[in-house]
Amino acid sequence: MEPIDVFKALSNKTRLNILHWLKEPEKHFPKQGAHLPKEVSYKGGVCVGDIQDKAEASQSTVSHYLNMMQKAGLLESVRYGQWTYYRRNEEAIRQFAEYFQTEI
Amino acid sequence: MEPIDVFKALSNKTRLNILHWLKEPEKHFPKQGAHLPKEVSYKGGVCVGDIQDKAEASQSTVSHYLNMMQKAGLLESVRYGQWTYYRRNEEAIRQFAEYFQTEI
DNA sequence: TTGACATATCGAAAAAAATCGATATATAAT
DNA sequence: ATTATATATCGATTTTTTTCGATATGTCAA
Repeated sequence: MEPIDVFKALSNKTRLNILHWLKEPEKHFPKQGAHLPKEVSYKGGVCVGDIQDKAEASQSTVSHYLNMMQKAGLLESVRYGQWTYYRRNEEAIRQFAEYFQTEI
Repeated sequence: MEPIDVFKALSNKTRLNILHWLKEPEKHFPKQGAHLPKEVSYKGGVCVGDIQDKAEASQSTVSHYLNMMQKAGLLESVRYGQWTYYRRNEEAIRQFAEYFQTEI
């Protein structure tokens, strides 16, 4: 986790929102596309299309956001068939918060 | 403290360095300009010129960096005569670390 | 009051990031 | 096989950030 990449990924309102929404997917994505049983899908994350619907940005922009957040270490993804599910990488985020507290 | 402004301020190697150096000014600015007795000057922070010497960037760039870090809430400044001393705003940083831990 | 110094601000040029539509790729359904 | 759907990638444009030198402002010393 490169601190600068993490900070850059967090320097945008929409990306910050996405990270926030993914903290409680059931709450923020109630009408989640019914591709998979709820348990699987929430555990595994939220698919790009559903995230895109909430974030008001184009498909390519959202895809790019998610990719950069993943590269920064904030998110992880799983692919189920044609869908990619993104979820928070809680362990990495926790570690980064610790780094922040001690090093910044 | 606007989180996004803070994250932006932290999205740069030199600015991150400055914040780090100011954590232990005695260690990183041993040859501090002798304008003021050491106690006063370290307590009050480090002057722009000394920071500029370490950060390899132009005077205007460093001044701009410090200004944006202050606006973000990470630094505070005191003016003694013709010098401006910058130091960390520890209380704000602590608060922000807490925000990070609970909200991000 | 003039000259030297520290810092801030201005204005412009260069570099990087954001953003989109179009297209590619991969999977699924018919 | 063909078509539809989800996501990723490409290429181009716009916007933002970075960075500098020049200049302005404020302070101190002679």
